[in-house]
Formats: sequence, structure tokens, C-alpha cells
Amino acid sequence: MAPRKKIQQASSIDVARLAGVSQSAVSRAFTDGASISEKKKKAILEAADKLNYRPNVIARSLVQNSTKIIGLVMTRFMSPFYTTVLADFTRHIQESGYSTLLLNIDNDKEVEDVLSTALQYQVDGLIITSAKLSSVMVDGCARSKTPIVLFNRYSENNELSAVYCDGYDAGRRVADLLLPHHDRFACIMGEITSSTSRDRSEGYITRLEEQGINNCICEHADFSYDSGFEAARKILDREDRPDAIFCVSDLMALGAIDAARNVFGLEIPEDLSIVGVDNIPMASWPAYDLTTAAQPAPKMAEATVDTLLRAIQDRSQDTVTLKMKTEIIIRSSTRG
Amino acid sequence: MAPRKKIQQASSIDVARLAGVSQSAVSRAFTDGASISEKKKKAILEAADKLNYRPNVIARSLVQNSTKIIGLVMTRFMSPFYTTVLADFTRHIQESGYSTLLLNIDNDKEVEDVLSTALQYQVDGLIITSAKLSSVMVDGCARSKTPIVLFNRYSENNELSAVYCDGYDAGRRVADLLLPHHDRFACIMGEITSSTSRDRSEGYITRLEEQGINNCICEHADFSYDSGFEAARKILDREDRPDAIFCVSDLMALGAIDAARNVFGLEIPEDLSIVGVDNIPMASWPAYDLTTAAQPAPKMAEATVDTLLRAIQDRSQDTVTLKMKTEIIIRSSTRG
DNA sequence: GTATAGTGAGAATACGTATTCAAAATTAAC
DNA sequence: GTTAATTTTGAATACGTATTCTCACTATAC
Repeated sequence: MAPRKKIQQASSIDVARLAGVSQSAVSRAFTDGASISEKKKKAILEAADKLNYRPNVIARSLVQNSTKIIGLVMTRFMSPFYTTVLADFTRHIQESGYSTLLLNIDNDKEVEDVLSTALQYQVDGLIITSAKLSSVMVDGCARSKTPIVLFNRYSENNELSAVYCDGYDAGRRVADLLLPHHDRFACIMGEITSSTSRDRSEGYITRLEEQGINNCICEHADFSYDSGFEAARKILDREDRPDAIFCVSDLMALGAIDAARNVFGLEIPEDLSIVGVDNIPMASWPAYDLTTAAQPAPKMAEATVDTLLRAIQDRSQDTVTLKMKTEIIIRSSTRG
Repeated sequence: MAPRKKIQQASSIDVARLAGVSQSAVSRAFTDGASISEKKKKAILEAADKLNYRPNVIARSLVQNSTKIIGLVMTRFMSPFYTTVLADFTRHIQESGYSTLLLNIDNDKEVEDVLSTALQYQVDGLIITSAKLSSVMVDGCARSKTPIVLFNRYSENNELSAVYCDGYDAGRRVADLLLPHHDRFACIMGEITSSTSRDRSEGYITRLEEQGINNCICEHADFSYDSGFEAARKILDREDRPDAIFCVSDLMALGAIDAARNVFGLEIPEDLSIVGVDNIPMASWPAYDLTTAAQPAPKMAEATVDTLLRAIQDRSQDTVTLKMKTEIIIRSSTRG
């Protein structure tokens, strides 16, 4: 059943009739820099006001072939890191005169669906955060000629522009931070399919191995607080309880801290050091005071939007890949 | 400078030409239940696939007078409560076959702007979360005939549909919870302009006064963790330090707990009881274990979207106001 | 076989705007 | 004053689709 027709809004033709001018004139009155006399413009704006007229952006999109809409595909909604990022995205997008079509996905399977609806809405560009794109989809995106920027993710062969952080390097530096003062190391990772998780943990483990540590205890979780809690519980229950845990996200690290304290009565950092990644707001709360590899979220978000807008302006642009560095912020969840 | 023209997507006419049929046929092939033979439909879908054709929803919107877009005006983005709500909103909206145009505002002044752009995009409906609408704007919304539902806010005379929680009642019940076991009461409120804050604190203070307590210490904050921390610091620094604080949001309550513990070395709840509102995920983390007046966020979000969709289907509907109850969840941040 | 009902398909139109083109009005130049 | 240059205007068209209306065709019934 189709929804009942909307009550008709006034159109430019209605305004034209009331002001005694042509429809073209009305259009020009609402176009900055168009050739129209002040006198006529004033009369038109008056008539428009009387009819509560607003230009129909949808109709405009059709003829201008540009919707001024940017599609934003987000997953892992509940993570504070992405909340921050989302706020930054929408702010930059709005300030640039665009609007945001928000597409929420729960798992990678849905990417295809939302991508399809985004394209049907003729978005001028797409930002995709940390979702896995099958090569078929990468291909489809390329064919659709809609500019795309990946956030916190990169495509295998750099077919798509991307802005992300060097997770491998972050992992290495966390290892270097922990190595001098700890003996037994553990790592709480994300889903096995997550490249972000893989990069960070590989850097960590590789560096440990370079220094002769080959028995790093690993657990998989799903980036949530609860999963971090559970993973830490498993790890700390072992005979060979580690004295340092690297969690590939802050949220899991907070869960790990709470598990250590409340299930095992451990002191942080005396009995156990914990490090996260992201630097979410809660990481600096005194209850946790978490050492973390901070991602420059605001800079990343801005760069993502900038890159996308540039690609929209000039479609001949090559793909660009921005790989940023994390900054280790040392707080009191680590000793040494 | 106008953005360069997009590379032309294939249109229904192109598909028609390739398949050797009329444009109408192509349209019908993509419309469920339209009158078209299986044979032709198959040929058309084949041709469409070859051209990577997707129906242009924008053009469709124009003729159908329905964009299938719902505008979502959000403020206070960083609050975990709204993150939860946002996720619920987008999920329900998508599941109902609509898309979400996300409009972010930092303060009430911007409402007018984003409302205007939302209307220009011909959204089928609008959800506005906890933003203040001037009466002029309420009027403008009514005139635009676009269905609107307020979330966590209500209009003075119920001119607009709204879904919210009974904050006054919540405040009263928090007072009743604290009264038997405490002597000196305080309250950390939000901005003075926030009706949510006002309702909750008024209920609390009124109930205290009914029981003969007239010296409740009040501080204003801005719903953020940091502002809750600061407000608590001020309150706890007084000679007549209170032994119970009601914070009108969980996030401020967490800040207050950290201030009490880390600045004043207080034990929670032995020296000080703290209560919040919302029941954000962090409230149940063992580091805080916060007693709180829980808002039924999922139910509220679902009701909001349902109410809006109903109004879109049938524009003759009266405005509906749903006032829900909070549920007091007692954890270990309160004694007694 | 004819008459009737039913189905499928195409031509034409509408949606609300921007834009091109040519005509008209104004201004500038002499 | 006349002519040239410039600005302003409106008519016509295009954007990509859904939909109405008409006509051709198919199936059914007798």
C-alpha cells in the first residue's frame, strides 16, 4: 500500500504565478550569482515567503546530477571510538554544504545491501568505516564511479582511497613499551576477520618474537567491553598467568581491567599491565587511566572527508591512501 | 564552482534500448506486482545487469512524492545514551524500508538551519531528539505538513507528537530511594534550558521538600562527564558536604563518582551515595556499578519510529504523546 | 467460427527544478 | 539622437522515473 500523497508543497511555478514572473526567474532568485534584478528578486522572495516555499532539493538533484548527499556506512556503532568519529564526520560534511545519509550495518554481510541503497540514492560520495568489502563489491564500486573513501580499513591493492592508522606499527611500539618490565605476555584480539585487529596483534607478536618471546597467549574477542572481560577472565585463569595484556581496542582493555580487579583481585599495574588502542574518552577516566595507542580520530575524520570531497570535485584524481601513526599515551595502567 | 558532472549512470531508457522494449517496461520490471510478463522481465533484468543499472531513487521520489527518507536531528552526540538510541533508530528505520538523513547540531540555535535543509530534502518524516524548538519553528513544522516526532522532549501544548520518559516521576522515586538513609542531599543538573534536566531535578527536589528537606545543594553542569566531575568537586568541597547526590544523567554521575573517590578519597557508597539517570552501558561496569533510573531506550526508540511511520502512512492522525516510566535499578553506588 | 474478458506493452505525461537560447529591455558610448 | 554592448527575461527543454490511457494481443467461452 503506497503512502498517501503528501500535502502539496508550493512549487516554483506557484511562486512565479503569485509574483507575476516566470518559473526561471524564481529559480534564479534562489541561485546565488544568477542574473536577476534586485527588484524582481525581492518580489519573488516575498511571494515565496508567503507560500512557505522551499526549493525542492530532490528535483534540483535530478537536473544537476548531484545530490549533495554523502553516504556514511558505519558498523560497530556502539564503540565510543566510532561515536567520536561519527560526530566529526557529520560536522565536517555539514560544514561543507553536504548532508549525511547514515547507513548502519551489524555485520559485513549487510554491506552489499546498504551499498546498493546508497548508490540508488545517487550519493555524491561514500565513506565506509571498517567494513569488509568483497572483491566483487570493490569492483562494483569502481564501476559505479561513485567516489569512495575507506576509513580505518584499506583495500588489498589500493584500488580505493583510504584513511587509516598503522596498526602494525602501533602493536610493535606497545611491545617495545612492555618488553623491559614484563615477563609473560598476552593479547586480546578482535574477530579473526578484522584486518584492524590482525595488523595490531601481528605487530605486537612479531616484535615480541624478535625479542625472543614466543609464548604470547592469545584470545579472540569482538571489540566489546563484555568480550574483553571474558577474554581476560580466560587468560588470567591460566597457570602461567601473564603480567601484561595488550588489547587491540580500549573498550576491551577496560573490560580486561575490570575482570582483573573484580574477578581475580589483581592490582593494576602492580600485578598486571594493560594497554589498549584508540584513546576513547573513558580511557582517561581515573578509574581506569589506561595506557593506550591513541588514534588521531579528529585528524583522520577530517582527512577522510577532505579526501572524499576532493575526489567529488575532480573525478580524475588518483586514489589516495593516508596511513597515520598512533601516539602512545602512557598512563598508570602500565608499570615501568 | 559546480562539481563536474558525474559520469552518467545507465538510465531506464538505456536498458530499454538494449532490451528492445519501452522505458515503461523497464520501470515495471523493477516494480513488484507490476503487470509484466515473466519473459520480458527476465530479459530486462539481464540487460540491466549488463549495464550495471540501478533505478534512480531520486527521480522516483519526484514522481511518487515520497523520498523514503527520514530526517534525524540529533544533539548531544557524545552521550552513550544517544549512541544507543541512534543505533536503534537507524536499525528500525532501515528495517522499515526507509533511509536516515542524519543532522547533527551542537546547540539549539542550529535547529532552524538543519530543519530547513531536512525539509528541502523532502524527508517523509522527522525525528528530533532533545532539541529546543522555538514556537516559531513549531509553527513552521506544522505548516510544512511533514510528520514530526520529538524524542526525549515534548512541546508545550502537545502540538507535536512526542515520546519521552517521565523525568519528574523519576526524580521523585530517586528521592524516595535516598530519603531513608541519608541526611544531606545534593543534585547535579544539566543546562538550565534543558527541560529534561528540569523535570528530573524538580521531581527530586519537590519530593525532598515534601519530606521536610529544604536545603538541597544544586549545581548546574552540561551532561558531560567532565562537567559532572567538576560539579561534584564543588559540591563536595563544601563545609556541609552532602552524603547523597542525584545526577540527572549517568555520565555526570560517573564523573561525580570519580571526583569523590580521586579528589576527596571518599568511599562509595559508605561516605556518599550517587544516583544517575539513563542506565548507559558503563553504569553497570563494576568500577562504578551505578544505581540509576533506567530509561527504556530500545522501547522508546521503537515507539518513536513506529509513531512516525504511522503518521506518514496516515496524515490525518492526531498527535500522540507517549510518556514512559523509568525503572530504578539499584546497584552498589547507594547504601541502604 | 465470433464475442468477451483479460493481459501485456508502448506512447504520452507529470513530478519540480536548472539551464540554454533567443528575445527584450536597459545601459553605455558616441 | 542612434548604435553598440550589456543585462535581464521567458519559453523551451532536460533530468529519470512512475503512471495513466489506449491499443494490440491472448485466452476463454460459447
